[in-house]
Amino acid sequence: MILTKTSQYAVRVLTYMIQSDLRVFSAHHLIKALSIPDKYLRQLLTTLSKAGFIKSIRGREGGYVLARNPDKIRLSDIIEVIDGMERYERCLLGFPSCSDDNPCSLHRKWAPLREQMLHFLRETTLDEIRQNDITKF
Amino acid sequence: MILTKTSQYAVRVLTYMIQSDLRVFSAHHLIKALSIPDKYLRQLLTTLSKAGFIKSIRGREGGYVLARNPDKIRLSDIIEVIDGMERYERCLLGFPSCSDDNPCSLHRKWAPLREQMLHFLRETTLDEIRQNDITKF
DNA sequence: TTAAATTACTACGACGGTATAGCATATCAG
DNA sequence: CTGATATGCTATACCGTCGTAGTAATTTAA
Repeated sequence: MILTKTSQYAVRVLTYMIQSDLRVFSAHHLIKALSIPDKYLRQLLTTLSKAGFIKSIRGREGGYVLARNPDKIRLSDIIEVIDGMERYERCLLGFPSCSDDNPCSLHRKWAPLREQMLHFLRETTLDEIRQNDITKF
Repeated sequence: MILTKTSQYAVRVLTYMIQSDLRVFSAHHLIKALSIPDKYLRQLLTTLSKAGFIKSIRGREGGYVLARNPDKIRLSDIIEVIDGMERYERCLLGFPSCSDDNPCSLHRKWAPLREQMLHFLRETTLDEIRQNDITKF
């Protein structure tokens, strides 16, 4: 798969939160709503909190709140924190030195596609995703 | 990364063989020429042999020979044998049911890109790669 | 015939991604 | 103040990918 499961989970959680009218989401609520494994999502939520995407509110009545201005969050921002973007930027055959000037045998055909893919990841924001009005999480 | 290392190795081995004037390649030769870990490449060569991409010749003076008509070998044929193509065909967010009629929130923007990527993997043949005249393996 | 050169098979270990479990910590309703 | 409801931290296990190691089987040059 292109994204790791963890990145998929992260994107799903944040898109779910941004399109909902609620403000505070408990881990329990998100686990039920998104059918993501309990303990695993809890860890992920802590990661997203530390990364500044959401803010945690501890104690009774606590939960998670979107932190940043969500239209500013890009897919690549999320992926960078979870898996790192580097894997999507590399040469398809794994050469560290592959470039226009020193291409591998697939570079000429692959590089433009890769650029499109990176553009997609870097320019797609959560706000834009919300505007699709999709309720599949 | 987009391709697994094993798939990268497989593509590199086959492109190397197809562009060379030699006919028989020993594992030892390929390991030196491509700087791929010894035992790991030997396993891979056996896999490629069983899959019919190459033919093994055992015993002294033995090695591997390209089996099929190489212009017929597509990137997706190689990947299918090593990792399976399924991971490249799936929904970006991992939904099993994602489609034009029942899209996830990224489908509209992602699906066309995925199609281009799949077209690239399915239509690029080793013969076409050879014509690039690149000697980076 | 024999030794060298070669591929084939199988087991093992390291590592990262995924998932589970238990206990610690924090906060507030009552 | 206390119990209930939350999140935070850490250890463990599983699985697939990647890599290593040793031994067996095969063929041919000499």
